[in-house]
Amino acid sequence: MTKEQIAGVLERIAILLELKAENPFKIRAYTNAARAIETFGGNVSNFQDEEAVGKIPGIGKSIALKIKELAATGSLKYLEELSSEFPTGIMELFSLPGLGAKKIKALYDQLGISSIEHLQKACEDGRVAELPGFGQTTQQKLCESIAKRAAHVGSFQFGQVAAEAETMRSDLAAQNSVLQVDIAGSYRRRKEILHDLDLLVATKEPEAIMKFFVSHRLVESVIAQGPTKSSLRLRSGVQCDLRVVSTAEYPFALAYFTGNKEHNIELRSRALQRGWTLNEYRLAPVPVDSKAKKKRPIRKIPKVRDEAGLYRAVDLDFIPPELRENWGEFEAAEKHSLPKLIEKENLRGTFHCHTTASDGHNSVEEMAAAAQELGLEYLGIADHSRSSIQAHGIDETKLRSQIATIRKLNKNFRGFRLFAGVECDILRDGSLDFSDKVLSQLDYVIASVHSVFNLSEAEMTRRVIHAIENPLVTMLAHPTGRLLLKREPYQIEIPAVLDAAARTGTWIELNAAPKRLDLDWRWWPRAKQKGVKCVINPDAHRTERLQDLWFGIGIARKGWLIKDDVMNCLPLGKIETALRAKRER
DNA sequence: GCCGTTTTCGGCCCGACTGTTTTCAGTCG
Repeated sequence: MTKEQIAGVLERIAILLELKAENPFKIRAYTNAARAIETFGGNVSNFQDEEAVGKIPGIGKSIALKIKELAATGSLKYLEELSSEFPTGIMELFSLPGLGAKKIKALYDQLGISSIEHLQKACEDGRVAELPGFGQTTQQKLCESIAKRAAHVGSFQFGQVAAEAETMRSDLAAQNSVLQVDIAGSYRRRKEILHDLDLLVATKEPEAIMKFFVSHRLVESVIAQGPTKSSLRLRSGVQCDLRVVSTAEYPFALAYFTGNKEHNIELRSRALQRGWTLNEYRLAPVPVDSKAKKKRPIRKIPKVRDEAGLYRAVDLDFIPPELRENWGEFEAAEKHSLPKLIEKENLRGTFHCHTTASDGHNSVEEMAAAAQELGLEYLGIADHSRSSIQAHGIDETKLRSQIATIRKLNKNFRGFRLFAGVECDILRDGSLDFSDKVLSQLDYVIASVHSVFNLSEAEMTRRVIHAIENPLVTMLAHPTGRLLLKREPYQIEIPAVLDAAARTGTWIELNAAPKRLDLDWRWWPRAKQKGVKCVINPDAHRTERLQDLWFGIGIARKGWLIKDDVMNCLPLGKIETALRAKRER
């Protein structure tokens, strides 16, 4: 049983306990435990080892026992008992905005509603509005959100909403009364999937700003509007919230709305340890009439002018937003060992892009010009190999002619160079789509899987490792093949692939296309630890998409990477040496 | 149910907005 499955079970228990109106702290204990299991980075080889599991922070005796039962038998009696108290369909009701456990329980207890279909019928009959705590408006809103459910699934790739987000930010920034503005939330943390946008503004004229916000041209509908907080739906379907605060409150609000939730909880408890209470507006002394009977030692509250000041107040180095996942950043910030994260300006070139020779939209010359315009010193051209029929993969003859073109173009560049490469398919058995004789004429080779995704984990792992054991393979592209929100990653054992990459010196791609962002940021700390090098590639099929590199930088930062971890931060001279060295290993 | 440099009992992050209320519960982030 995988840790994801175990976490899933714990989350399900939390939801069921919520439906039973159990002690909220007990519910949170299960939610916390689910997260603890999911993000635990250490070694738990055996979830039946009750003692080891119990040592994970957030997991105590009782939950450790349940995990043991799960790992041993594949099922859990406690969950089965809980589940039997409610019909299975009831879970989908949680996906409707405005419905939480209490209301769902009321609908179930009093009207027997246990699915969205039931609920729709009851709304249409007017039975929902008659329940205590419900009313005409609620019933109407439920009807609407059921109707809109399909259109607004509520999850977006970062790249799908980035343009709208930046437009909202710059249009707000252009307002005279706006003193500061940021896009906070998971956008600022550079998560690969977003559920909403959280804008934050400091101003002395909140009404005017709110008015401007809700009437912006990108607004589809207004969900809620108040003096300091409003929510709306943008044209793309993403929900966008704006909070308005004063300049003095801004650093607290910025930290608060950047999150994530677990990071905030930790930050607040650090404040509590110092005798302060932290909210989105300020640090304040814990009130004397607080329920806490025993006195905490109270330190003088320092002045906080920016986020760094807030972190300083609780004895931490400034934690970059991308790292705020409560994923080890507090320990590092305390020990002054946070990494100096990679920045966009550190990139000197990139390798994975396509041209009209296969399925790209621009010529080699156009791609080279666009790369130079971005300030890059080198660009690798890697069109698809012959087996990628769907991508008009090129054959040996076409490849040779492209190599000749690139060599010729290179004679005319100053301070810039093209590298001749190929994105070579890894065939079902792990062999490559071109012979070593052909591959050896190139400057570098990208290997990737584009077909037969449905192998078992063991077969897929063996297939990919076999490919990267070829010394001519420089790097492995999009290692899991996932398409965010569209296609699941294929089954592959990433730790084994990372071990093979470390052994063979193969670089692992961080594919910067917003639909991929593969390898996922959660793996990079482990890759780095094993000594595996990263290469950030846009997988660009047209000139404009070279700028997707920016999305890749966000993910690299989330993965704790610094410039020395990323091969294409090397300047031209050094990258040439590195490419040659890889083949000679 | 978890946790402890304040503790093995008694805490557990905190506030805005909405709708249904007439002072507040529920939801959300």
